[in-house]
Amino acid sequence: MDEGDEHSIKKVFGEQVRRFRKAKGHSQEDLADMCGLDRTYIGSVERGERNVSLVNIYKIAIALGVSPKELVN
Amino acid sequence: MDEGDEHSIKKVFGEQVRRFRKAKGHSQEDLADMCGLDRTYIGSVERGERNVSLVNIYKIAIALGVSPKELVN
DNA sequence: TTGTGACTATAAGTCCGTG
DNA sequence: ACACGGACTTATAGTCACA
Repeated sequence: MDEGDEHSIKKVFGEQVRRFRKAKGHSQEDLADMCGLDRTYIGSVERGERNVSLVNIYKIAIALGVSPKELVN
Repeated sequence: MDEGDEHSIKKVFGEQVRRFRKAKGHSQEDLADMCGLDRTYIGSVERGERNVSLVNIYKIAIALGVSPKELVN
């Protein structure tokens, strides 16, 4: 588990979030509001810049109407 | 998503880690070494005290030989 | 509507120890 | 082998103005 692995874990997670969000037809701001998180935070998650914590994984999953499993792969 | 929900998310995750760890016959210290994490940290994760981040979810899952999906439920 | 840099506050995570 | 604590360093959470 090196730096590159960590990068791709975050990237894949972000891509999943973006994919599900777009499938639902929401903007980042819509999703952020549903999660109770900041718009710019959601943006940075989708870009793979954040090492999102367990609780926020659930918040995002719930807002997207999916299981947390589907986000972590 | 209130305080109690967050508590139970962490608790359930910790229980899963403990369950898989014991199934493999490892001590907390064994697992910690395999993950590259601290012994006391693994203990507090299993007790449901930690809001574990995405990368550490993967580190723990890999060390346990399971999919991250199986830990987050 | 989203990307980005900068930022502060809080929690993650480490290392020492005890029972 | 594990729970738990104190003190500590580093990363993440969370927010903002601006492009």
